[in-house]
This record gives sequence, C-alpha cells and structure tokens, in this order.
Amino acid sequence: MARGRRVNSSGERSKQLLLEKAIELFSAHGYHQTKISDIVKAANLTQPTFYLYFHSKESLFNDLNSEFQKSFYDIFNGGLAQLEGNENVRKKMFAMLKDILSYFVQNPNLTKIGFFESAEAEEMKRELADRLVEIMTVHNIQGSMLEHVDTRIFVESLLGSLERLTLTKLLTEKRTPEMLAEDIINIYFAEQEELVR
Amino acid sequence: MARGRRVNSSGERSKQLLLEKAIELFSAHGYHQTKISDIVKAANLTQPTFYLYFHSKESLFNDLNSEFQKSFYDIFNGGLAQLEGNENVRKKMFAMLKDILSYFVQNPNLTKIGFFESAEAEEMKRELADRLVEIMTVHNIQGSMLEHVDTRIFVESLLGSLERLTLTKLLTEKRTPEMLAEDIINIYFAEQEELVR
Amino acid sequence: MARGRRVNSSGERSKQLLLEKAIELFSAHGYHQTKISDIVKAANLTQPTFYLYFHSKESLFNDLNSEFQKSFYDIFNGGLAQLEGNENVRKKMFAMLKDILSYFVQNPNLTKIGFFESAEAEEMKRELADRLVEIMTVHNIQGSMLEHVDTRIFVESLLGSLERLTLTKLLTEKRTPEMLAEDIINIYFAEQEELVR
Amino acid sequence: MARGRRVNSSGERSKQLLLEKAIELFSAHGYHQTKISDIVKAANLTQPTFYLYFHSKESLFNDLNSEFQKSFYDIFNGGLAQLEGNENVRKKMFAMLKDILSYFVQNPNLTKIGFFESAEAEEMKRELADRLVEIMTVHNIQGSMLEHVDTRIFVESLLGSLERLTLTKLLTEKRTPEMLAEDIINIYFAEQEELVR
DNA sequence: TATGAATGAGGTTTCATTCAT
DNA sequence: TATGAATGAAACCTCATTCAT
Repeated sequence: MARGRRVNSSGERSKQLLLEKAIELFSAHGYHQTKISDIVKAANLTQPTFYLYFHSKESLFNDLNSEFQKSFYDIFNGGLAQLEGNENVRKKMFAMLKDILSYFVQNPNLTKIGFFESAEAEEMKRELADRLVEIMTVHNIQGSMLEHVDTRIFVESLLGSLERLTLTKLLTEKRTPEMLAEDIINIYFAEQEELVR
Repeated sequence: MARGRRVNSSGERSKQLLLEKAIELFSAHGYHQTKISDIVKAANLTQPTFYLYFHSKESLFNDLNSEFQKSFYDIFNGGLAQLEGNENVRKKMFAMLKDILSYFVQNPNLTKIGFFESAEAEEMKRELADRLVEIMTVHNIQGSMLEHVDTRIFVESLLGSLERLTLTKLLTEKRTPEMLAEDIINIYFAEQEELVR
Repeated sequence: MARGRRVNSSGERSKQLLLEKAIELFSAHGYHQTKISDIVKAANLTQPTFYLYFHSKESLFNDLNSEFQKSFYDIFNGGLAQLEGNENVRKKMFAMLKDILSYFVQNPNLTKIGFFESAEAEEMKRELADRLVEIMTVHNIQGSMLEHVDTRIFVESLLGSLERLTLTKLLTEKRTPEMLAEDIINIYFAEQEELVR
Repeated sequence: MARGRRVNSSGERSKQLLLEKAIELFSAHGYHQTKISDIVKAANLTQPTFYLYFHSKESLFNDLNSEFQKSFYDIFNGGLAQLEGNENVRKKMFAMLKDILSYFVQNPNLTKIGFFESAEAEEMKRELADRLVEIMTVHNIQGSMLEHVDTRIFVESLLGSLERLTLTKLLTEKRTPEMLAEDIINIYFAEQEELVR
C-alpha cells in the first residue's frame, strides 16, 4: 500500500472503524488475544494509524470499559432512585431490569467487555450488590417466601442470574429484555399479595 | 555454577510443585498473565525443568482444566442419577449442590480455572444445563411458584447463581457448602406441600 | 475541517517560523530528541508543511550547521588575516575572540547546534586549530611563559577554554563577549614586555 | 541459528562481550545511534540475550555512566583531599590531573560516555567546578599572573582545556597522561617563586 | 533430573515521510 | 500554500521454548 492519505479517506470514519473492530475483537477474543494487528487488519488500515486515534491498546480497552460503566451506572442509578419507597417494588424492579437489559442488547459487545471481560467489572458488580443490599434493607424489600435467605445472598444470586441469562439468552437473542426481566422477576419476586411487610 | 540434578530432588516432587504453583498462578491471574517464568520462580525451579514435565504452557492449562471437568462431571453425574424419580427432589438437589460446592471449596483454585477461566468451561456449563433441563422436563420437576418460568431459563438462572455465589461467598469462605446449598434451594425450590405435579 | 492555504499566510513567514523553532528545539534537546512533530507543533503548523520548505529533517539540521559554519569561518578568517604580522598579537587576538564571542551571543542557539551539537563541529574545530597553529608558528607567537608548552597543545587548550566558557558563561549571559575575551587573553597571553621573540 | 544454549557458551563471557560492545558503540556513535541490534550483532548474539543481562538500553547506558562517575569522583575526591593546605599546590594539582588522565586513557570509551556523552556529565562538571572553586578560594590558590582572572572563570577554563585535550590528545594517544598533566599545569600554574599569597 | 544459556517469533510503539485534497 | 490522513520501516522489548551440559 502506498504511503500517505488514501483517496476518500476520513479520519472520523477510520477512528469509528477501528473502534468498532476493536469492540468486536475484544469482546470476541478478549484483551490478550486481540492484537493491534488484528484490529487494524479488520479495519483495513495499518498499525501506525491505530496510534493516530488511540493512545495505546490498554487505554483503548479502558476507554471502552469506562464507556460501558458510565452508561451502566446511569441506568442503574436511575433505577435505584425509583426503588426508594416500598410500594410497587416488583414493577420498579422490572423496569430497572428491563432498562439494563435493553442497554445490553443494544450494546452487546461493549457489554461483553465492560460487564464480563474487564478487571474492573468485578468491582463494579460488588458496588452494585452493595447498593442493592442497602436499598433492600432500608426499604425492607424482599419476597416473603425468601425470608430464610440473607439479603446479601439474595442479591448476589440475582446478579449471577442476570449475568448468566444475559450471556446465554439475551446476547444470543434468544430472549428479549422484556421477557428476561419478567423471568427474573418471576424467579426473585414471586407474585404475592404484599411484597413488603 | 552448579548444574544437574539437585540433591534430594525427585521428579515427582518437582512436578507436583510446578503443578501447585501453576494452579495458584493461573487461578489468581489468568492464563495470559501467568508466565512460565512466574511458575518456575514460584516453584524455585528453572524453565527447562518445566518442559521436563509438561509439554507446553497450553497443555498444562488444558490438563488442569480436564482434571477439573472430570471430577466435576463425576459429581454431577452422581447427583443426576439420584435425581431420577420425582420424590424428594428438594433433598436430592440439596445433596447434589452440596457435593458440588464441597468439591469447589476443596479445590478452589482448580475451580477458578476449570469453572471460570477456561474456554471450555462455557461448553461444559451448556451441557450441564442441557442435562438439567432434560431431567427436570422428563421428571416434571419445578416448583409450582415458578410455573411461569421456562425450565431452560430456570436452569440457567440457577447456574448463574451458583457461579456468582461460588465466586463471592464460597471461595471467599464467607459461606460453607451446606449453607450455600441451602440458600440456593431456598431460592429455587421454595418449600411447598408438593414440589411436583 | 478546513484545509488549504490559511488567510494571512505567507510561505516565507512559515518557513522562517519553522526555522526558528527548529533552531530552538535542536539546540535545546539535540537532533535525535527533536521530532518533526515537535517543530511543527511549536510553529503551529503541520508536518507536510515542513516538507514544503525543507527536504528532510537531516538536511535542515545540516543547513543550520552550514549557516553557522559559514558565519564562523568568515569571522575567524577575518580575525586571522589581522593576526598576520607579529605586533600587537594580544590586541588582535582579543579582537578576534570578541568578534567570535559576539557572534555566539547573538546566535546562541545556532551556536549550540553548529559549535557543539553537529558532527561536523569537530572537524571544523580541528581545522581551526590547524590554522591557528600554523599562524602562531609562522609568526612565532606565544607567550614566553608558555615556552614549555607545545603550540598545538596551547591552541587546543585555548579552544577548550573557549568552548566551555562559551557554554557556561557566555550563553548563560553571565559574562559579555568583551569580558570573556579579556579573560581568555589574560589566561593565555599574560601581559609581558614583549609577546613575541 | 538454532535455539537454545550454544556449545561452549558462558553467561559471564556473553555479558562481558555485550558490555564491551555496548561501550564501544555508545562511545563511538552515541546513545541514539546505537541500536540494541547493533550491540548484539557486534557480540554475535541475539536481542533477547541482551535482555538476559541488562534491563533495558537506557539502564545499561545509565549503568555505564554511573560506573564512570563513581570512579571519577573517587579519583577527584582523592586529589582534592591532597589539595587542602596550600603548599605544593602545583605538584598536587599535577598529581591529581595525572590520576584523572590516567583513568581516562585506561577507560577511553567509558570516558567518552561518562565525560562527554551522558546528560549527567554536565551536572557532574558543574559540581566539579564548584568544588575546585571552593578549594581554591579557601586556600587562596591561584597563580599570581592570573590575579586578574576570576577564580570561577579560571576553573571553567581549565575544565574546558581538560575536556578538549582529553578528546584530541589523550584519547587519540598523541600524548600520555603525564605529558598532558604537565602541559595543563604549565598553562594554568606557571612556575613561580610562590604560588599562593 | 536439572540448569545455564540462548533464541524464534512476534508484540507494541514511534517517527520521518508522503499522498490526496 | 497548507493540511488531514495515512504508512514504511524500524525501534525496543517479551515470552514460550530449546539446546548443551
């Protein structure tokens, strides 16, 4: 390939392309198995071009992770805000789950990176769990039938379900966010006369 | 500097040591971030010694994974065999979970590798889920309260809970296998007059 | 984004700017640590513009070096011409040194490049020394007190003093050309009844 | 070249070889123009071998520089200690210079690196000059004929002479340490009845 | 059995330079 | 005249693996 600018080339487009390919490859094969050479090959560009738009492989990965986390926190915090107050917990939980899962389907590869691949994902989930436990404790939420289960356990279990169902049912498009949110609600907040006591 | 066989050295001992350190490091930092040099350093041996006992880094990892899978399948299949027949499902499930979790606590690092790190883990879990779904369907198991939840979803959710609780509660020794098995049973098989119909 | 010729731009101005910045940066950080990207950034221009005016990084550096050498040779040769004849050597030497040092202070960065940085500087100094030795020998100049010192050594020593004093006292503006010329004369041509014999 | 250990190879020897070649090349072409590939090629080894013995190109260079500086400081401080007290300054100066120059001839390439190439060289020389000025001031040393020259200037001039004569006469083996030390003494400490006042 | 010594292969990153506009 | 966009070439460095002892 000759040196210099290509016909019809655009920086914005190239950067976008690299970003897309990076997300695809990172999510498909993980950080270590994705080489810069893979990314630029997929984008039909060369390695120096990568460094025109990104500082380093690591920083690109971190940026992607941050992007995910930011969006996720926004949605999660929005949902949590609704949860305060103890009526209609079931409905509110459903709404929050649906929002989260909707974001996931709309950004499947970013989700794989930020929710499953990155080192920071685990910390984020721990925080998540902490917040949920707190809210549930303060507002005295938890299905009556689960009265024998510690709230912390309840929450971690739910998180695990969310993780696995996302991976196997949502991102494989076997189920929609709505369906999955309903499933989870059915499992963790079985319908009852009164959810709180 | 001295070379050759060390006094008091035994091949088996060296191999065992390398195995242990490899398990520790792979489980702690993952495959790619664990270098052969790290393993042998931890074992106080040298790199060529590694190749005396293992064909390659990859094959060692695969061996460890296989070891885990074999044990796991044994336990799982044992449990499944009990499950056939539809009385006392709750108890049998509890027993199976307890067995699995017991194996996990006894082999925490191998579990991290074989259940969480390896590429084959996912496939194994898929199989697991398949078998569980099959059994549950054939024997018509599933709590009445979950009648609105598809069996496949139910099973994947349970698997997710198992994963996450193992990681956050069992391997951190915050909960025993018994406790955790009970928790899961309480969540997924809430006590009822009759579990099956 | 806008491309093409800027309003108010003039080729000469851009070239001059690049030249200035290049001199600054080459003199401050040396050839290898000065990147084209640094130069154009400092000049608020872009890399291709650099190649509009200069053939390459190396050729620019060489040009700068040549510019210095040319000026230097002019001054030096002028001074040498005066030196022919053996009266008033002290005064003539002083004048020559002052002229050289004046040029140095007026072109501090170019001096750093052409007198200290460039590979050719050494060759130039060798020539310089040769010429000085020749003149001094032919005209039988050299302080009586230094009768035990070989002329070549005398000259190289003086050159070394010139180098170091330029670097540490002149270019740091701790001393004027006049002062420094006098200092050197005082060291190398201590006042005597008769300078020559 | 086949992989693995070569016949008759020795780590000590390889390291030494690399060190030698590195010193040669760094001193001949400077830091930036000396590639690791050059060094290992000269040593008939491969690049990874370099990293078996040195942490990085930069650290190797720094090590070499430090080695020079340490030796130099030792010699210099030894010389300075002798200088305290004001009799026989001429002799003591001669001795010190001879020691320094002797070290230089014995380590010509290291000298080029540590005294002429490294960034730290300048700082070292500044310190050197400071110490000399201090000693000369305190002990009231300085040739009578140089009474019109500021001590600082005197010292910097001497240092410049030392630099240049080292480069052009000593390292080219045109003059021995003894001869050069004498030359410098003759220039800067012209014989007199009394050196101090 | 074990190690000292070495390397093939390949990774990330940098930089001077060039093309298309 | 000037720039946005791109790349060839090559630098430093790492790691799994292997040979000679």
